[in-house]
Amino acid sequence: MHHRLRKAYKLMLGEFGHQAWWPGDSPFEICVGAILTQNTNWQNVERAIENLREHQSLDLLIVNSMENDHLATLIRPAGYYNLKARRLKAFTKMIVDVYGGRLDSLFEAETHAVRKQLLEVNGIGPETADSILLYAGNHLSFVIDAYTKRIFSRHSWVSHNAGYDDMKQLCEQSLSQKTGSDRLDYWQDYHAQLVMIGKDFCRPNNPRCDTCPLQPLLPSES
DNA sequence: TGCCAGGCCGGGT
DNA sequence: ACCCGGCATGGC
Repeated sequence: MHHRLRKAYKLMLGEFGHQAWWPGDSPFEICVGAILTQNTNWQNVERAIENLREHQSLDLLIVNSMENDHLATLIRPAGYYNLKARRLKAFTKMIVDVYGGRLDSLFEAETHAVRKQLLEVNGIGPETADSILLYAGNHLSFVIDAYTKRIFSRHSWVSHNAGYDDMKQLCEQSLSQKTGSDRLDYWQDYHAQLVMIGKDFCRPNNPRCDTCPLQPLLPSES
């Protein structure tokens, strides 16, 4: 399995090139994006983040002190705006209450402890927590998303009913085989590559498996 | 036009 | 332990 995942990465890297993933200017911006992108197109998220930036509101303490309705108005393009306004503020409130408003302090603990802390926030589930850990906190915590599940399932790399933690463990064990200074980049880029595959080749009603770069790894071929 | 997007929560079985 | 409805916009 380790070998297959490594080979999959080489195929994806060759097709898409290294991804400048999660183009956030700050760790906080990445956290905001991680929450806003829940079940939502990234393009809509960018508009919401741009609204925040234009209103000088892309700041943890400012978001935390904002009225829910005002925040919801700014993030409207991201959808579920009332829900997500509450979730954003639940996150900033936790940082303020537990870490004195310093986001960096959140990431000082061990990965598992940070993850647990994140999961206690209402509105942050496994995927959002792992995204924040991996991309905002530079922690080695693999992200499982809908694309990952679809791709892995289609290639029979996991059983059809594997849960989030099953897949996360599988990926992390495989990716841990790689060591070196570029290990973090490898984990970050791996998820980015899977999203590229998912968007272009592995959508529910438009599989396009015939032209997928991972075609050589399909069960019938291996 | 309808379907879908980088989920999560709360309530019900 | 699963299963489901709700949440909402913008793009193709």
